[in-house]
Amino acid sequence: MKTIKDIAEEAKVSTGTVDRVIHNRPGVSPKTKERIQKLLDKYDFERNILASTLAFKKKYTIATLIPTPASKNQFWSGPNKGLKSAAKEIQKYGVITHRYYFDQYDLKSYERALEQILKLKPNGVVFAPFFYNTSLAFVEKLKANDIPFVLINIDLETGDKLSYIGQDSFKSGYLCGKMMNIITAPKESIAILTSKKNVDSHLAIETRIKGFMNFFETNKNEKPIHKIFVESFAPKEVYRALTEEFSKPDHITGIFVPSSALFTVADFLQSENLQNIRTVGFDVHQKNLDYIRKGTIDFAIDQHPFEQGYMGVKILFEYLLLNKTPKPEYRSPMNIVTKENVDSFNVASAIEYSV
Amino acid sequence: MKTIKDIAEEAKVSTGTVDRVIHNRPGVSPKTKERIQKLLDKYDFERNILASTLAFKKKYTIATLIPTPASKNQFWSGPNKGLKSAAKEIQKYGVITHRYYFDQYDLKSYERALEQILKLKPNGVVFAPFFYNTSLAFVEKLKANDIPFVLINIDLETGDKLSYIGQDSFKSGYLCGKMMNIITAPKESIAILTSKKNVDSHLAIETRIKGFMNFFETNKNEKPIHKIFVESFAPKEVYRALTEEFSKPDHITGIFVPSSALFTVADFLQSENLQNIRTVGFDVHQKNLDYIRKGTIDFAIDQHPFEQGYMGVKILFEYLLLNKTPKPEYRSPMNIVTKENVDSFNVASAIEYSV
DNA sequence: CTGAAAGCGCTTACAG
DNA sequence: CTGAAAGCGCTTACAG
Repeated sequence: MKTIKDIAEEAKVSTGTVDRVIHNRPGVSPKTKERIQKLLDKYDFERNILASTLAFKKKYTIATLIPTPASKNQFWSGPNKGLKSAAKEIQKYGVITHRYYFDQYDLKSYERALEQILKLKPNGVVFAPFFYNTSLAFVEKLKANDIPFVLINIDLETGDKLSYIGQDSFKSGYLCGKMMNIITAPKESIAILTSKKNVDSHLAIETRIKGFMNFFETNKNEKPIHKIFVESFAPKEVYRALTEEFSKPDHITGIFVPSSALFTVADFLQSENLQNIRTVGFDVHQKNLDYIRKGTIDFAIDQHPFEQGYMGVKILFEYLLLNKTPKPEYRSPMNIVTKENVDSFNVASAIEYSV
Repeated sequence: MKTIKDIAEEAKVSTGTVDRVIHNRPGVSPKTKERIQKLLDKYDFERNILASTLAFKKKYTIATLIPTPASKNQFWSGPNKGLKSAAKEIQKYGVITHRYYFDQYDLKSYERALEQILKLKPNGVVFAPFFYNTSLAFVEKLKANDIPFVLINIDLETGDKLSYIGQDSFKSGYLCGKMMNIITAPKESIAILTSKKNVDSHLAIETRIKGFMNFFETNKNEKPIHKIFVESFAPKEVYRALTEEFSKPDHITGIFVPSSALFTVADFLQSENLQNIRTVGFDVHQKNLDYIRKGTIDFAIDQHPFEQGYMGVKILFEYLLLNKTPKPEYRSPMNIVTKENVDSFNVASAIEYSV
């Protein structure tokens, strides 16, 4: 493997000049440049990233923004761990990561965080774009400042993002449809449980529902599908809605929750001792986890939350420091999690990405 | 983040002495050593791997051994990709990887490969231990030469392995039992299809069957379970055995294949146009993949083949260069793959581990 | 037992 | 436009 020094000697120039050519920096005469470039090509020169990073002292700053991982919605603790893990890993390359958080039901808190990020003037941003219009405006500002950004969990149809990492919401809803279908008896009715609040701030929810419906539409459905609305997933609301439903003689036998709030349904089923109601939904955070282990939750689709955070930062890092242009999107795998395999997934995050 | 220089200054010694303490090299007085160690602990010192690797010129050699990824059994192309990917990644740290292969049905070819590895005298070995007794003898030789090793896919109950990466065969068989159970009608009979040859060389197969049976035993089974034996998974053999089975009036309605040969059953079902037979098995290689997409294969449990190869090399690398002692085992997640999520997994290996 | 110095391969002011 | 030199943080002979 040739080094810069080898090339410099052969071209009869200094290593500094070779370095200028490699990085396409100005200040080299066309003639010299060409001579060096030829040698570079000839030997298929690859610079030593270790040495390069070590010598390159410019510090990079990355800002990240996701909802606060509260107990309310523990999904975000996954991406948060991923963000932290990646941050720790790239710290030794001189990259400093600033993490910002917001309340996903509070537009104001989102706006405040965005403002802080702009004030920081980071070299790149990784964020989950809630609140559509505000997010689009933010993207415009990032563009104006030439700040690259990676979206995680929720996509925006803007061509300017560096990459998007997340699930295909429609397909994951469709998959839930399939799983619900095979665990419920023919002709029994099932329900989709949603909260107004949730659908408003989180675009994916609606798309998941469409996917779910679509499964039954395209697979000669014989199961009536109801929609049950709650104001929010507060226990009271859920209890009221489900108590009403289950007081009917021909009540539903399966419930689909297109969010991580699945456990609120499981709470109800357990306290009412309803054994034969099937449940399908999203995410494997602690509260859902317990119910998956018990079997109260039949199937949960995992979104690979850790990876979303981890990959987001990693992709930006590689773009900034290693000039690697990522793919425009990375679709997270749709893991089907159930009682019998749930514990095998704990290991996944234990295999922590390192070096 | 403190550097060696910082520590050296504070301890009033040279950087060389600090380096000696960090690496526990001889030639430091107990008193000095203690003083330096305290500072190291105090600041939670982590040495800069980049600088360390750059300065450290010793080259490492790693040998890997897996079955040849033939079209016959495409499972191994997954780990093979993982091995290659990891090898490429650690090459820049001066680690050279030698890959060896063998025919998994030919003990002699296995022995030949082992011999070559011993002759290479690598600093570490990553391998899939087929042929139990031969493998144990090999492990003894590695121990005698102080060569650490990582097992992938198949475990050996030896306390001397650095780590094992693979699935819990019993649990994955159990999971197959569950999936088979929910997609077949009550009281219908199902079958386990196995080949003598396979069970002999691959310990996991038998354990998967036990897990599968165990599901039905512990969940008030009403489904008779037959065993169908074939000499090998050659198309002829499979056709003969299944033709016989399906000529019966009350034939089975589900088939479990405890290996990646699931597609041979799908071949049969497709050519005989048998629509309502459910199939469950292992691995998502190309041939199974096609049938999963069509729905002929209902569920396949994925073993994370890429990760097995990748992690195996990575773990050994980190042990050798970074002094990281891995966990004694890393259990691969048990992904449930079906028509509706199969394509989301292609992405997983696209998110190639880098830097 | 300990330190001073050279070197790993690359980058970056600085001087000319 | 170009080169000489210092430096990134760590490791390693070498000298004492």
